[in-house]
Amino acid sequence: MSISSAPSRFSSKLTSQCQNCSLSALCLPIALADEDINKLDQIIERKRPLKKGDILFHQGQTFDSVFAVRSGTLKTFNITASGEEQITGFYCPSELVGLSGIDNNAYPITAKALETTTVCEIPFSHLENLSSQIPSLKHQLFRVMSRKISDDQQMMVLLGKKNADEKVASFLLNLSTRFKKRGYSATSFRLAMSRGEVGNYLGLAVETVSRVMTRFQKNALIEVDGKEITIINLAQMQKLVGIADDCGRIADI
Amino acid sequence: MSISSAPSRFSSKLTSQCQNCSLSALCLPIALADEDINKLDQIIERKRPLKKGDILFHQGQTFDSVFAVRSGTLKTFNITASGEEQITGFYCPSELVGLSGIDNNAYPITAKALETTTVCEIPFSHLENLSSQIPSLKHQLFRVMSRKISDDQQMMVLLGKKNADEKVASFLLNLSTRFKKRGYSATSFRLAMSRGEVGNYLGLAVETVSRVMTRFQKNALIEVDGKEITIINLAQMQKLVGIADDCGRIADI
DNA sequence: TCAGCTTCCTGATATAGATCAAGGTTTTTC
DNA sequence: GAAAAACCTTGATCTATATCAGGAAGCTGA
Repeated sequence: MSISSAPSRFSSKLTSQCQNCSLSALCLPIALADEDINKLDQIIERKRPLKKGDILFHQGQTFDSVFAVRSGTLKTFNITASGEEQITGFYCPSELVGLSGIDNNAYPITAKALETTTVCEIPFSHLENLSSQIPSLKHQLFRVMSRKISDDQQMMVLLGKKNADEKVASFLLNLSTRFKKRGYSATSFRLAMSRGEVGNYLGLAVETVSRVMTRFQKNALIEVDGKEITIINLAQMQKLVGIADDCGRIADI
Repeated sequence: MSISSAPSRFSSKLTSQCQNCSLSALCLPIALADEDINKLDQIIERKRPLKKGDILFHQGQTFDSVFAVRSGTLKTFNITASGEEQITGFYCPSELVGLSGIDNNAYPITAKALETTTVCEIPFSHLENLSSQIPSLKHQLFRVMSRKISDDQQMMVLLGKKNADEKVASFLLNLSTRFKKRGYSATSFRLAMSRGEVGNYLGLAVETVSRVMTRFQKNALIEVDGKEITIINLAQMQKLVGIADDCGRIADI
């Protein structure tokens, strides 16, 4: 099978199916019967890759689809009154982006590729119809949205209560967990985003992010080589973030 | 009709219906046909009032219902590793609380009454089933969850990028908007939460909240009398928050 | 009605992290 | 493959807001 060439950037269909997708166990198809995956498959459009810096959708643009990341990484952000960019999330493969657009029929944020990225486009009206026929799909959709709400609330705790060290440690561990879930190494990975983007997301200045990482390296918590990060002392990092240790108690550093 | 007395705090059914509820235009029933409102009505349980300080559900408790606030105010919070409370939201009449519990079948936060508060309990499994039969109910549910995601993202922008003045002004204007939507005054209202709770929510110290409010009063932006707040100079407050003025441009103070 | 909490306000001081500055490194572009 | 641009790091300084402290005002319950 070959990739068909297409006139417009976003109009080509790449030949691929949910059934064969290595992400299906993490993405929407989870818990769907084969025949139901087929139905889902039929409403999904595979897109040509986005290049670094390409925009998937713009803040204010009419909402009609949610997107599942297949490879690469996206960031979402909105532009504040003073014209600055505020990053609200990073999206890894199997994660769904665009759900916040349902309410007003317009995306309240912009989504931009941090590197070469491919996505599946899922027209929401079709997904909604399909979800009436397939209760487990509907449930999965509710779960995904619910999880997004929980995650965002954790992010509020981070922004409101944590200091710079805790923020950076939380960020790295969060990425670690997401990579691990996808079968990649939990301790060694490459950041798709710049220090500036990390800082923006965490409510810190670039310099602070840089300093904290350098200090973590000096203290042998992590090893940093440009964008390559290796977590050396996972237990200590978890302690820093306040994750309960294996005794069930809460670490107090 | 009379209110039946009941043995346990949460088991009584108060006689009331979505049809007669003044909040139905803001709550889930919006856009439902009369017969559908009836069906929704049948799965909803009205509860006896919560007293100030009563807990509606606990962090970690098994999830089975979402709740619509009918009167009063709730706060939701979670307890951080270091034992502090981090408030993640305040809930006014017609607002739905508990949606973040769907994902893991457990509430990730605690919900507590800030004053005497009544809620409608909506068992989620029933709601989910009903939503398959009533597409507009399903759509409304998606919308409510989507809006929650957008709102939380705005909150992240607030926590990550705004200074103390902007945070307090945003908070007051946000409340103002919510009161207005419910038919109350947009410029004069009573805070159900303490300064400490406001600070906790906004990522500020109590003292800072107090100082900012005092300064706003000195500058004739608002009038403060304990928990009673009157917004005097709405335009200036909006400018402070960075809301686009009527010319469509962005205010730059 | 008063004693004892809790909340609120205000001033003084401390500090985490921002900002400014500048040099080095990596990535992109042509 | 060289030049330009973007990004990263490190040090010095500044500042917004936290923290500490104490007193006033409101509630609460006997």
